[in-house]
Amino acid sequence: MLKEERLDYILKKLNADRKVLQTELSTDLQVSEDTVRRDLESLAQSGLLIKVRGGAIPHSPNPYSFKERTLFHTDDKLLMAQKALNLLHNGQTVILDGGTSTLSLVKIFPPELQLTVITNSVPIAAQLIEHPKTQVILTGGRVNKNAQTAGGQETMRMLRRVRADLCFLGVCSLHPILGVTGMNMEEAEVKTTMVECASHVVALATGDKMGTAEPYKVCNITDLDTIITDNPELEFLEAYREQGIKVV
Amino acid sequence: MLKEERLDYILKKLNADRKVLQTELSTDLQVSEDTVRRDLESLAQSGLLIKVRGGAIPHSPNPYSFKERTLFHTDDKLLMAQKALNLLHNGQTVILDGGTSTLSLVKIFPPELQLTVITNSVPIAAQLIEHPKTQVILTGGRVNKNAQTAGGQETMRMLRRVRADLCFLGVCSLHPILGVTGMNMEEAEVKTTMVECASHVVALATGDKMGTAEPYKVCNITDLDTIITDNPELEFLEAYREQGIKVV
DNA sequence: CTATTTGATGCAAAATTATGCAACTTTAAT
DNA sequence: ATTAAAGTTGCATAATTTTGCATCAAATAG
Repeated sequence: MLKEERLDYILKKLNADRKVLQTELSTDLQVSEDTVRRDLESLAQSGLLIKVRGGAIPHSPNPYSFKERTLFHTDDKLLMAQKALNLLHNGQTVILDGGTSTLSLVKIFPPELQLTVITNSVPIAAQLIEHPKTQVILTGGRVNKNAQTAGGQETMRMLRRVRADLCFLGVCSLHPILGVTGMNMEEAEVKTTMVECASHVVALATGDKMGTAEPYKVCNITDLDTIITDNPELEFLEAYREQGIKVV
Repeated sequence: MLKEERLDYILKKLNADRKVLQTELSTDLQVSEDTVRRDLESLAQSGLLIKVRGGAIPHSPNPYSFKERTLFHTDDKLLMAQKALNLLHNGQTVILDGGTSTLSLVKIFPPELQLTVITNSVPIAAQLIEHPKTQVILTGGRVNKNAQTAGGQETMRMLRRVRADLCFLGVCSLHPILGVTGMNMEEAEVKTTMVECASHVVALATGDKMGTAEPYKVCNITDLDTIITDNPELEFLEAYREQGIKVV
């Protein structure tokens, strides 16, 4: 095993677990703790982590760190991401909306998955740059710092030139009558365009988003084909199923 | 077996396995490890892979990869970034090319700096999302994983609608007669467009980029207004100064 | 305070790399 | 065709780097 592979493993693990232990790494990597220590030493030297007694923790201003990092991979998001993954197949063209749910999905893309992803999200693009087989098309425009997505006419113009197989929508509010709504007009418009440009629309929404509404309309409930949620057992989800939407 | 065949095999294997070992290649290719080493050496020279002890790893497209990351914030890059910072003033509209030099610049943006930044670089956009006062406009298009930038017609279309005060160009090769050149046609085209759309063009180039040339032309030397380099004392920089370019 | 864990240092074995060199092949010019 | 020059390749040898271990110092936990 190359030294670089070890360093890579350490950084990946650190990124996933938010900490690494020398003893653990030693068994994981099948090298002595001394070597692990020296590896951590060199990573710390390059400013990629902070060495602490017994292991290491991430260096706070990670160039790709987004504040949501900690909120990202919650169990429910991970569950939803795994359900979403089942809908994906090699060769598809997929529109990915911004947001933590879709970012969680991208993070668990298996390395062999070969897709064309159209997205307006900077963190999704950054994440997919690391993916060996997926092609990324970024829509242009002014970047909204809250959502970390591009928006505006440019984004919509680019989206409209696409015919996607799938669209994954990170949803803020979902209401059985009022449909999908958002808090920001520009974002809502972009989402609407995404819905229009995909054959199959999938909404990712945790239970707390259900039954709420916001000022700006994205699309009707009937425009959705599938809803992915963390708890598909909930009673009120029947309202969606009755309208012919698959809820998982 | 021809040398070219070996090089081809190495690159294919590297692409498939994400790493190559010298011992393995030596048996695979039926040549001595010395020859493999020399092959890797020449591939590394042309920037097609990164040679490490015991083998080689891909020229990492991913920012989490160490070898390149350590090359990021080197002292010379930091020095150049500080010089570049002197050219920036509140309220300006600035085009930022991709690359480690420009990324270093963005990393040291003081929090009060209030700019409009147009960029095709995913890492620069990600970095600036964290910046409180700078507005970011991302150009759209297919993302090149090596450069981590968007490219193609869309990017150029968006750039052409801009009138920027400044353009910072991360430069691969700079030659007193041949001008600025690059290794990739699409990237070169994008850079050309950037130069055309800015009133003042600044090239960031470390000393080792000087006097070299690549296949694809970006612009003439006379299109540059300023060159920022790590060592402005070097003798041959006079050639640029004689053409009226400010070299710092 | 003591026991235990972790860190630092020096060292030796193993692996990897660099270097010079000779044999051999290819290229170009006569 | 012959020759010279340049480039490749493999080998021997030396230098360097990496790794694991032993030992002792320092930090931490109970």
